[in-house]
Order: sequence, then C-alpha cells, then structure tokens
Amino acid sequence: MSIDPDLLREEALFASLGAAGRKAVAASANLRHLGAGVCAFAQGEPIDEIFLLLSGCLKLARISWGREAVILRIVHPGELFDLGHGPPPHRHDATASALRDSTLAVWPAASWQRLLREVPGLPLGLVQQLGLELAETQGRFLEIASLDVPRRLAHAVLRLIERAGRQEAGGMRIDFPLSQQDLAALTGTTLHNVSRILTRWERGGLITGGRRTLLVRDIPALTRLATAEA
Amino acid sequence: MSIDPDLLREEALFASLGAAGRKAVAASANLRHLGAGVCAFAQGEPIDEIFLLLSGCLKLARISWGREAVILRIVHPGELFDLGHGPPPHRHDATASALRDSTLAVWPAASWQRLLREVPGLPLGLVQQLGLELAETQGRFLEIASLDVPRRLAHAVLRLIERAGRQEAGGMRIDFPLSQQDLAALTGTTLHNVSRILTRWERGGLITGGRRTLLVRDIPALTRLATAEA
DNA sequence: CGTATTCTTGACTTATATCAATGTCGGTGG
DNA sequence: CCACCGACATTGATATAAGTCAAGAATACG
Repeated sequence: MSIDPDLLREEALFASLGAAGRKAVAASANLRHLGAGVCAFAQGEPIDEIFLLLSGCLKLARISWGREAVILRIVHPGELFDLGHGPPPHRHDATASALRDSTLAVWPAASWQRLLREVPGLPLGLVQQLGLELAETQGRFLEIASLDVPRRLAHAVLRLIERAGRQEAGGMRIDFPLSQQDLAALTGTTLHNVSRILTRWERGGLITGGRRTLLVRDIPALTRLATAEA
Repeated sequence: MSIDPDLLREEALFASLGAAGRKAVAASANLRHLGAGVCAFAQGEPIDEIFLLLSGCLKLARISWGREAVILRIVHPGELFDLGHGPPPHRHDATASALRDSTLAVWPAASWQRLLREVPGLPLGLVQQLGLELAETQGRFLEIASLDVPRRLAHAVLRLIERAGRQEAGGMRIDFPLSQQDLAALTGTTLHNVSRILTRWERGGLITGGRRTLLVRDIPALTRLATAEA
C-alpha cells in the first residue's frame, strides 16, 4: 500500500505539492498493471477507487439507451480519470479499458477523500485538471455540433497525434492500437464512414492506414482539412 | 467591493465553508446587474473576473471556424461559469449573454486566486462544481453523438424544465425566453428542424409553443420520446 | 490452415441540412 | 392609434451527407 513518490514527481496534478505532500499521496497509493484490453472498471460499478494513468493508454467509453458505445475520451499518461461524477449514488458512468499495456496508480476512495482534505494544494491541482478536461470535452462538443464527419475525424486524429504521436520515417504514428471502430465511437459516426474517409485520405497521400494503426504523413494538409471553411 | 455574505449562504459551491470563509469570500465580491440580452463577457476577451450567477439565466455560446454559434450550456442560478479554461493565455472561450434580467456576483481574478489559496474548503467546493459541469457536458456529448435530432431536442427541453421549469395550469413552462434558434444551437441542429419537430409535438398535444416560450404539457410522453429504443 | 477480427466497398434509404418564400407577432415611432 | 419594421416562426421543395444493409477481402492469430 505505497508507491515510490518519485513516480508522481512529473505529474502536473501534483505540481503544487511539496515533497512531503507527494510522500503522503504516494503512501496510500497502489500500483496496478493492466494488460491491453483489460478493464480498470466497468460502467455501473460503484466508485471505490481513484485512478491515475502513469503509462500506457485507455479509452473511457459509455453506452446509453441501448445504442453503440461512445468514447468519452482517450486517457493519456498523467491524467486522472473518472472524475466528474454526477450527484450520488456515485457509480462509474463509463467503462475504462486499456488500449495497450498500462500502469496505474490507484487510491482507495476513502484515502483519496482524506488526502484531498489534508494535503494542501491537492484540491487546487485537481481543479486545474478538471478545468482542462472540461475545456477539452467542450471543444469536442463544439466539433460534433458544428462540423461534418470528415472534419471531426480530422480533428480527432490530430488530437491523438499531438498527445500520443510517435515520430517515424514518413510521418507521425499514433502510438497505440486503435481500430476504425474506435475512431467512429470517438467522433460519433459509423465504422463504414470512417473507413471510406480514411481510404480517401490514403489515396490523397495524407495518411497510411493499417490494421489498428495509423500513420499521418501530411499534418498541415489534415489541419487545413479540419478547419476549412467549406 | 463587498456583498452580503448571506447571499452566498445557499450556494452549493460554498457549502463546505464556515461563516468566516463565506465572509471572506463575500468581502471581495461585487454585485452586478445584467439586463436581458446584455453580455457578461465576450469570446476572446482576457479573463479578469470570475462570475457566479445569483439569479436570472445566461447562455454560454461559442463560435468557431466561422460557423453558427453553439450553446455550450445554459447557466442557472448558483452556478459559476467560465471555469474550465485550457492552457494559458487565459481568454474567454465563449460569450455569456443574459437570457433575462440577471444578477451576478463578480470577483476580480486576482482576488479569486487568493481566496482559492487562503479559504479552506473553497477548492473542494470548486472541484464539486466542476465535476458536475463535466458530467453534464459529457452527457450532452453522448446525446449528440448517439441520438437523432428529435431525441436530442427532447432531452434538452426536459433538462431545461427540470432546471428552470415553472409550474403552470396545463404544464410546466420554461421560465425564461428562449428562441427556437437557441434550441437549435443547444442541440447542434438548425432552426428549421427545431420548428418542424416542435410543431409535430404541438399537434400531438405534448407541448404548446409560442414566441420565445415553451409550455410542456406531457412530460412522461416527452421522456419516453427522449429515450425510446427506436 | 482455418477461424475470427478488422477493414473495404457497393447499393440503397433516410434523416437532416439547405434554399426559398411566406406568415405572424411585438415593439417603435409617426 | 395605426402603420411599419424587424425579429421570430412556419412550411414546402430539394439536395446531400451519412446511416443502413449486405457481401466480401485482407490480416492476424491460434
């Protein structure tokens, strides 16, 4: 029931904490490994742990009204997830599954509450994080509310590249396996539509597709496409 | 440069504060009145004040890529707004305009930062608020990503009724002027579509429309419509 | 090798945006 | 008080993006 405080040194969330604070926070955390495809938690389960992604990559997906799953967000290293709950009873409103092997820091909910009250600066870090997450969610809402599918997809891909792009000969590659189904769930469209658009882009030399992988060859062109007037 | 601490007593945001804390918070706040239609701030302006809506109603709208405005949220009394900013430079990412006469509590950004550091419990209240706002935004994202326009509209109307419904002979009325254009911007569709759907509902006896007003006569039916399988 | 994912592609349908025109209400000022 | 104007709402015709249905090909994996 304790992890190395140095693991937390880099995280923005704990930037406003002193060494003592970080030590206290680390003291009640556990490390957990998640193999690709494994769930950290599932929609509907009670919330009794708080998670911070240290390495790897997750998707937070939610199903409602019996429809296809929608991906609320992709979680990148350094981010807490499953904050932002509605009114009690507190249950996970989404399913978190690893897109690749990942490591998490995990706090029991009770300890986390205590830390929040006792470690000065921690709530402020949280406010910061939540603010960023809110801003991003609003941004995606705006996209889906006002742009057509190709443009939304372009935005989604660019965001992924920015957050998890690996430099490679010929372009930037999304550094984890992501199916076209996932891209569809991320942009609120269907697999078929994504496939068509991706093929078109591939013909145009913008990208090179593959099975659960994507290499972006021409970022400026994609950016133009994402924001073009018409 | 100070308002009555009792004004803040009811706000959930300050629930975890003692009387002393509330007094400190109230001490650096100002009251401000906004006539219907007036803006508290506009998209792009630097953020140098923090706002809490005490009474009335606002809309937070954002324009991007030269398209129609999208309403990010309707702000109801008791809510802070324009939290959740991205990385610096901090500028308002939306325009806040009053839908009816409103009163705000206003803090200079600097004072607010100081309060956040010095008043115990305040950051926690903020975390709570941000969590709720995030949950709602995610909910709306889910709707727009997976439901067709009539269902989205039903959800939007129901949410408005729940938050700002006034009991009336024959049903619940949305207690502030809201144009069909606004409803369209709220659900990511067009004025025309909203008009058609509303007339259909009116024929079905679900609602009674009017110029910038809406009376919901049959909430259960609308609810059914909002979530129906197909 | 064969089986299961993941992806591609085509034909078709439908929801929804767009274009265009008309109507109605409410406030303003003559 | 009436006439006018601007904001808001209704409605129809049309175009098109995107969803649905259906089938098949490519790739990974056991």
